[in-house]
Amino acid sequence: MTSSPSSLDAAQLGAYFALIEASSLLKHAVEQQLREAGDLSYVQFQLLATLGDSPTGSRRMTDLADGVVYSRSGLTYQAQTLEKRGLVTRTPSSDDERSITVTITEEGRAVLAGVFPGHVAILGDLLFAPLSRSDIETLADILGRARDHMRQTPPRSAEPRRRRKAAGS
Amino acid sequence: MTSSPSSLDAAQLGAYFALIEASSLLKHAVEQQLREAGDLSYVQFQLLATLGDSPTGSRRMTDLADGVVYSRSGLTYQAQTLEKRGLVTRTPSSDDERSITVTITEEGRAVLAGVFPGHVAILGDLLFAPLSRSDIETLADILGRARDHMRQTPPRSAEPRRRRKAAGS
DNA sequence: GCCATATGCTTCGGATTCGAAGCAACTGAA
DNA sequence: TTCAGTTGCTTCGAATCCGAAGCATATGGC
Repeated sequence: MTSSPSSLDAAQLGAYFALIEASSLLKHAVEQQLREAGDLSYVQFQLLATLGDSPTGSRRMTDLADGVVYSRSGLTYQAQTLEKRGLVTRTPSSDDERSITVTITEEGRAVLAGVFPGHVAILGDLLFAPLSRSDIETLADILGRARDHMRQTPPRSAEPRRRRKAAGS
Repeated sequence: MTSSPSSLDAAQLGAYFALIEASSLLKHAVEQQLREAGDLSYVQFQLLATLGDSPTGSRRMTDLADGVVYSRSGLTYQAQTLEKRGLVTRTPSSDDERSITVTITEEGRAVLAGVFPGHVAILGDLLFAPLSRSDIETLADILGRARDHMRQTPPRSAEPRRRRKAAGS
């Protein structure tokens, strides 16, 4: 119907800015806490948390990358870093020779447990403090729907299409 | 009731994850569009947009950094990059010799204008499509409050300096 | 079997990022 | 004035990040 208007109304602009700013500010604060408490970057924390959340404590590289919205090469780098620190192990999968299974170690779980209380405290102070219980539920609902939609919407240019650069340079 | 429990309940966890994931996914998608449409990184876009939004088209370095949640050194780098491309100018302030005033150029505005429609389209497709008007307003309200709270809350322990802002001086 | 294609991960090169340290200009007080 | 402390920005070094290209395995069609 209303084919994409070329600008945003006040509410849309407000929602967009608030989303970006709030997530940036939060991430920034969390990053510092993680660095101090366990010398972890945010991505590393996300990886460990994802692994710790799995019943088996392990995941394939690709699934990890998708879960954390991270590039493959970047994940390789972080997985190697975490392995050097002994927080995860990486073993070739038995089914598929190409596939690598990443597993969190006991020490990885220990580090995770060490940073977690501070992490939760930051969230409480910064994100949840000014929000009511109902706000939080509403937020989870709305952003959850947005996230699900984005996850199932194919990236506009993700398809290996021929990029016709028909422009005079 | 901020008794800071050591773990999060389901709603909190959902809100937190949804916030992080949604902003990551959105940022990722927008980044690609900006790169293709105007060879801009997300930060560069934010800087140009901030400048373009100003009545005078200019801001001080520090204010830019605070607005975009960016480190000073990182901003210096990007400001130089943008200046090389002719999208902004940097001139010493007249009041304060230390201060640098960054101003968007006509070409900067042109690039911004070139990128904007696609940007808005992505937002519409990915973020706003699954949300109702009321959802969007609610989102702006809740996240706006969270952002304002975070902006006025000083970093927890990362305050090695005496920052006694004696009110009334 | 044999080849073309797809998939999973890594390597490589270059861009971006941050914190700490440094420099220069401002401020207030004695 | 002079000095100590503050503020604004840059430089430096190191870490992190991504996309493209590369390598190896897997899979389907013949």
